[in-house]
Amino acid sequence: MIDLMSRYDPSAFPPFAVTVDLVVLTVREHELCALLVRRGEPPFQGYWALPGGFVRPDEGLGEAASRELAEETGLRAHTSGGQIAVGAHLEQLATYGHPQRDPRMRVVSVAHLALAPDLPTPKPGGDARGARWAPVRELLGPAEADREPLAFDHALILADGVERARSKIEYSALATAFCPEEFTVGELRRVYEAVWGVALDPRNFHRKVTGTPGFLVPSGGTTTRQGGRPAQLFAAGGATVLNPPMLRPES
Amino acid sequence: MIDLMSRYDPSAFPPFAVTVDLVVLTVREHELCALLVRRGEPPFQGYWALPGGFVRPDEGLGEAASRELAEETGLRAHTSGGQIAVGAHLEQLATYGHPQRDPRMRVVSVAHLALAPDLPTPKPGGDARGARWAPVRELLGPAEADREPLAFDHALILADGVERARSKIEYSALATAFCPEEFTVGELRRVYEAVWGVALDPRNFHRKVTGTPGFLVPSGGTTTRQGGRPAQLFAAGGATVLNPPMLRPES
DNA sequence: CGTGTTTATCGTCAAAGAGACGACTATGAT
DNA sequence: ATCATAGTCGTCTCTTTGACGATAAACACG
Repeated sequence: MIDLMSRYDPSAFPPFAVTVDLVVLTVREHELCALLVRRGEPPFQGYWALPGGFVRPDEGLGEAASRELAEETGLRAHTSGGQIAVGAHLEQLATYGHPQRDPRMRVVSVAHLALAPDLPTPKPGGDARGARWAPVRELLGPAEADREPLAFDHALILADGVERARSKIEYSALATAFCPEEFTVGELRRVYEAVWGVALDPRNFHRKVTGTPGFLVPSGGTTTRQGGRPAQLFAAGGATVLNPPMLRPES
Repeated sequence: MIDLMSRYDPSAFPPFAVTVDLVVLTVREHELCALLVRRGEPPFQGYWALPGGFVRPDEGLGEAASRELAEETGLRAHTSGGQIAVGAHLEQLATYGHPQRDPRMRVVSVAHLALAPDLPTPKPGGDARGARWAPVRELLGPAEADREPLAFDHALILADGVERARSKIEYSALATAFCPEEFTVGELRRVYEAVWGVALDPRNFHRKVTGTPGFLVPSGGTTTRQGGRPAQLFAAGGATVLNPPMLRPES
């Protein structure tokens, strides 16, 4: 493979650069937030952008996304089962390859979606560039002309990622990826409320999630960290799909 | 852009080849079938493969997929509204970029999913290579060791495409993409039955689809082409999402 | 200590939807 | 004329949802 690469003939096929971009979402203070980094060089110098980078010659697309995620946030990604202390859900989102999306060259970007619990670090990083959690309401809510523009087509990628997250928590158990290892039903409900931007009835929500087999498993303890009556603590169960789904209200 | 491409420096980023591969599905004789082409050259010479090809330097990913679809089948693709006499639904599926997926070089393939009505031509083409509609039951049903292997990782791509189609007709009106412009409720039901591989109750199905606003619009006529009592003809309505969804039985 | 506030949890009721299935209709085949 | 086939309308029951009352267990305040 490496040998063949060195014999690569540029006239045989059009050369592309391939990158991964990450839509990293979390819930902070009742708000869905996305991770942005500030670009230090042209093009779009000084603009906020999604974290990402080139795919290396010997790594797969998921590996590249996982590596970028670890570099930016310290999160270990897992696509399904394997539990790690600080873990995030990671999945491929879509691929963006408009010929003029990068003015320098032909770049195809394989966007990935990561869902992470609220991180203790207020400004994630380790990187020299600035980084911040930006509420998606500020990034996507206002009319396109009024909001701060993101680099490249990252506003489109972000919008696709947010929509994927919003629809996926309907029929999968992925909302638990936004929660710490142990959480209460109320905390899970606030995740749904933040991602969807709606208010849910606490009683019906409680009935629904505790009645869905495999969604939640009681972990024994209780907590009072939200105030009020102590709530039972749960961990994510093995279920990945919710059947029947949790439907978004006001359809 | 073109100027910048000619100044491209191979040392600046790893060069990749980018292709599109197509999972083209249709329903023929109560069976979900996928379009395959026979490879005329190495690697995997003589194997059956998904249709596809290189993305050209000046075309987008969707454009490339649409062009390949037209070359292989004569279908004009439309991603949503625009009605064309012979049209198919086309959407991006996922991107496959394992470093060793092509022994010749590093290739990233952006797979697309196309859903088409049954075509009059038994063997589609125009291409010199052989082409056929293969029942997915034969391609994916048997144990992996027993079935005829497809080229590259195309069995994986096909499986992902089939699963996408199966789940997408649950909550969207996409099943109509498998039907001709005018169709009966029974014909639509047979599409669901073929894609899911189950039997559905004709009475409940009829109630469900005719009761979902915007799914079907009566087109006036009736037909008796299926035998039995004449059935009312419908065209696809404007609805794209089904709420509540059509649930797969036996979950 | 009592009272109010907050959050969690259980229960009830009506409406909507799904699954099972009976009954009737309109065509072609024999 | 009778049968087979496919389409369409209804009915009944069970499950699920959405709305909301009621109770429980903590903390904050006077």
